[in-house]
Amino acid sequence: MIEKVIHAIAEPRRREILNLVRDKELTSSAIASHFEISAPAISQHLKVLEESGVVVVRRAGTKRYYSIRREGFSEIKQYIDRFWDDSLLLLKEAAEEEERRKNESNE
Amino acid sequence: MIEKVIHAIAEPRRREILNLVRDKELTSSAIASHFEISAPAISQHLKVLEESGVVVVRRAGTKRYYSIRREGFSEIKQYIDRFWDDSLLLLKEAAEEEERRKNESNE
DNA sequence: CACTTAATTAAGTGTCAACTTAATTAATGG
DNA sequence: CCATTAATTAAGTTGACACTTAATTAAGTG
Repeated sequence: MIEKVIHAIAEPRRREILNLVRDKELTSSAIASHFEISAPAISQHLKVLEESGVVVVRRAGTKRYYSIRREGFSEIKQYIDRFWDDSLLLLKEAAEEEERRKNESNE
Repeated sequence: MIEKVIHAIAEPRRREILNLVRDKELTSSAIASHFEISAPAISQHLKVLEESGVVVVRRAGTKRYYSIRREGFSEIKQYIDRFWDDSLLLLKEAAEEEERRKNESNE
């Protein structure tokens, strides 16, 4: 699913939508009112966000309330951390560099 | 810069490149040898990755060694954490839900 | 200096996805 | 059941971008 999540959050307008629904659920039209673009365009964005798992819908009558789904970010978080969080690897590299300098001075 | 980083890592082949240079630096051609696509295509990907700040180049003669630049992920990590890491907000939501149930039983 | 190696930039092509307007679905209220 | 409201799906257009091959830059090496 990480493929879909990255694709979903790569689009600037979709990230704005995520910011809007981060704290409170909003209807499709309430979201659309924050933008210049048409309601169908928003609807299409919401579909992408929902199918990637980063938002959920609650239906009530003719309205649909969108809100964030935090677990949807779990995989991408892990992915990013593989690159960022690697303090162990940094130490490993330092050790290797140390090793290299030793070897050089012996040659 | 988050805009550029997200765009950079959104592309599947660029993520594969990141995996390759995650642990050790590699030349452009060494990277290209892992793929079916042409060397210029790889070069273009590397440019995007570099300009977004997630990789760095070290030039040595005619060769260019690419390696990961971990700090490049700092902003995107923070961004993701704003959605994921919000355990406080989850508690807040639970409290609100509790509140809602109380109100309902009073009506 | 010509030749080779490593890589990039240039220029052009096809695909995809973010929009548009128009049409459709779905739930509710008189 | 018709009208209204909320939202989506459909169909078509446009621009971006991931490729391609060809040309260019740059750094050694005989």
